[in-house]
Amino acid sequence: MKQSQLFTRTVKELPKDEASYNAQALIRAGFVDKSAAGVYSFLPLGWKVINKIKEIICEEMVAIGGQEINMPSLAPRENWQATGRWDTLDVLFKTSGSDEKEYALNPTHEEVVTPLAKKFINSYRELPMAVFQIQNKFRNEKRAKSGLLRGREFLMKDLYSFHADQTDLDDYYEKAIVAYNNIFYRFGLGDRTYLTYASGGSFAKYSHEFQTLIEAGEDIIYVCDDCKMAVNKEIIADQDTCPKCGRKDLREEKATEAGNIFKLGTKYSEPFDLKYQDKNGEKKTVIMGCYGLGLSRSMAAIVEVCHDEKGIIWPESVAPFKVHLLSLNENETATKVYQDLLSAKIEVLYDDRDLSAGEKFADADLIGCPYRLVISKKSIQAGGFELKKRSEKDSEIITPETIVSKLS
RNA sequence: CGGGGUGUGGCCCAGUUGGUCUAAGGCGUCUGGUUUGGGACCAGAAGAUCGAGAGUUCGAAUCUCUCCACCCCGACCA
Repeated sequence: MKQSQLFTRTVKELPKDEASYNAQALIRAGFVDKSAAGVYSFLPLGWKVINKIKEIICEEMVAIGGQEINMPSLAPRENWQATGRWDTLDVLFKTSGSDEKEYALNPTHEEVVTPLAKKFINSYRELPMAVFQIQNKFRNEKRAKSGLLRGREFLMKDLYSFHADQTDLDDYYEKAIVAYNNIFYRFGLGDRTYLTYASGGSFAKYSHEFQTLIEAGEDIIYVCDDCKMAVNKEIIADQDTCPKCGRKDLREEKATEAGNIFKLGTKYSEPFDLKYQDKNGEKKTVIMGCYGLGLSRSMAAIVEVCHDEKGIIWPESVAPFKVHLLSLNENETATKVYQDLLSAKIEVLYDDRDLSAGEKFADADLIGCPYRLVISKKSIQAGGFELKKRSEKDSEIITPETIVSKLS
């Protein structure tokens, strides 16, 4: 992508209506735009990051047998009345049409996926089954806050699993934990994301959250350094003791809930009468699990963690571009390098604009691509191009011949 | 939902004891020129129903009332 043609431009001043770092940085660098409290557009750079995040999540969900689908954002009122949540879930956005045509904007999809599964699951032979989707969720939060960390419309992955019995759900749940760990590791958040005991679903004592340690987080968790696990403050009775190993001196940390997994049991299969026939021809209620993971929230968490005073430092796995190529009045040479990198399928943002060097450097730091490649008189005199990692101080001069292999 | 704060060109803001405000400045944008290793400079230009509505007044960005939006703290958060 040539930066001269990029839809967005960076801005110098902090947006006055954002106090959280993630929103300030993402807006200044042109990744997102806010249209209302807790409601954001993803712009070309931001959407590229989301797509990287998507890809990682999809791979890991497919690896545990998830099949990707896409369910509607609108659900008829009856679905939500069937589970009683039409009246009890206060974050539910409801359309205000005529009485017989009311809909909810889905904040989660049990009320959609369960009747859907009923159409296809009949036999024990079809179990277990798992489907997932990535789409916008709507929650009418009393107070949206912290930029992309808590929005009213946000991107989430939700997977639902269907099982013949509790043991099978338990096994699958463990696999999901492994998949989630892989995902956060690949986001570059592995070392600061903890499997966390949280208040349970209806059939389990606990649910589990994946809490990422960030200063801006709204949750307080207690980390056990022996178990590499944590406990959410909301459930812990004795704040000094790990429920798993009994360790006493837990570390209090601020964190954000990037994922949450639940053993639903029959909470939703019962009201929708989701049953299967077992080997003996007996009808039994399907056991369910659900597994959520916020994409936009994860993106915000990454930004909260990966930055310095100049801007974002994207982990390579989710960076909008791998390389930011800066031409300092050497567009002829730079354009050739740009073409070479494109041919080698290296993702590159090419700053071909007619601007001062300082402005280009500042933009590159703000946008935060992992590698910065500078082509200038100075670099050419030194024997090639200057390559610098965003995360490091020092640069090296590399020769034109080695550039593609170096960045592949 | 309770408390606090803010609202002025695309962005950041000055101006708020009512009166050359016919709304200042910076950033950005456009035109021309000079520049080019850390947001460089000169000259010119476009761009604003001062959040909305009602009111007080000879006169309102400025005072009063109502509403709206956004931010922060708290409560809430399958």
